[in-house]
Amino acid sequence: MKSTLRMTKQRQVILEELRMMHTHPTADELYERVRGRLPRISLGTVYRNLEKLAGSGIIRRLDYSGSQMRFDGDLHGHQHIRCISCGRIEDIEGAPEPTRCDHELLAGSGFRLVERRVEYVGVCPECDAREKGNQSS
Amino acid sequence: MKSTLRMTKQRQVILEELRMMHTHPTADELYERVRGRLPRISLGTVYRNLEKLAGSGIIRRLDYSGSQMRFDGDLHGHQHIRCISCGRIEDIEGAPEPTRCDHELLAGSGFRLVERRVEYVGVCPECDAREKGNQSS
DNA sequence: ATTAGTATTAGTAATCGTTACTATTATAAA
DNA sequence: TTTATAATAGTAACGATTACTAATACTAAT
Repeated sequence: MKSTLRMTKQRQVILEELRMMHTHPTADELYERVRGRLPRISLGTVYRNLEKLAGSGIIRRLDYSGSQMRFDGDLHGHQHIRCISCGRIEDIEGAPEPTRCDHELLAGSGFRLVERRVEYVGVCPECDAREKGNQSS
Repeated sequence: MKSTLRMTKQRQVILEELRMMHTHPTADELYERVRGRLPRISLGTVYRNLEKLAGSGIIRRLDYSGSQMRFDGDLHGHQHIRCISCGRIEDIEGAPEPTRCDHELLAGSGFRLVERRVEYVGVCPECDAREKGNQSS
């Protein structure tokens, strides 16, 4: 009944590479990296394993807004900030202060709250500099 | 140089229908509704207009996590909660209390903060009831 | 070790939401 | 009106993700 999670070569390499990357890669970014070690791996295998590993709580899926899914092999408590210009996601150490009025806000909705997700959106230093350079006015 | 925003029949109907819906519809949900009044309208027209209207600040684009984009014709200050099970988005009246430590959290990152976005995720009453009914244990 | 059962794989096709293209039409200003 | 150009319908293209299938490779039990 319970399906065992087999540790295949592919799964192991995917997990190792994700854990050493620290850049919250997309599936195909990770695919490119893993291909350096397993040239015959397929993109579908990467997707399937990321889904499995996320479902098992071994890695974290970052399904924030934006087009592509990203993944994080670092499970320690931290937040993220996403660059609105280039899409990169960086770590923010620490947890956002719980908001006192969240409870009251949700009281009337009837929803059972599962998660209060804070997404910081900004412009990374590199994009900020580039945009200031290209300013025409 | 400045492109004028022409008020076409299609744009007007899209805007009217969005404003009366209150369900934060996806593009194709709105498309189905609008077709009741303009049977020959194309899905591309709906997408193009939603983008234009959102860009002009006339409506609001809800690009939260999840597969599809959603839109909101109600610009008054409020928050949203998304059902993790069925995907529907409902309104939460009021604004989340600004978090005092956001500033300190971001200080070291070098990012220029543009937006601090709070996304509530939960289970709506209907899905909650259904899931409790189907519980096998 | 050998076997057997089945999770997993590579490769490819299909799907889904969204965007781009193009010739035609409709709008708003002169 | 006339004119310039947004905007349209229809369709094709796109990119990210998922589904399919026959072949392979884990793992546990013999």
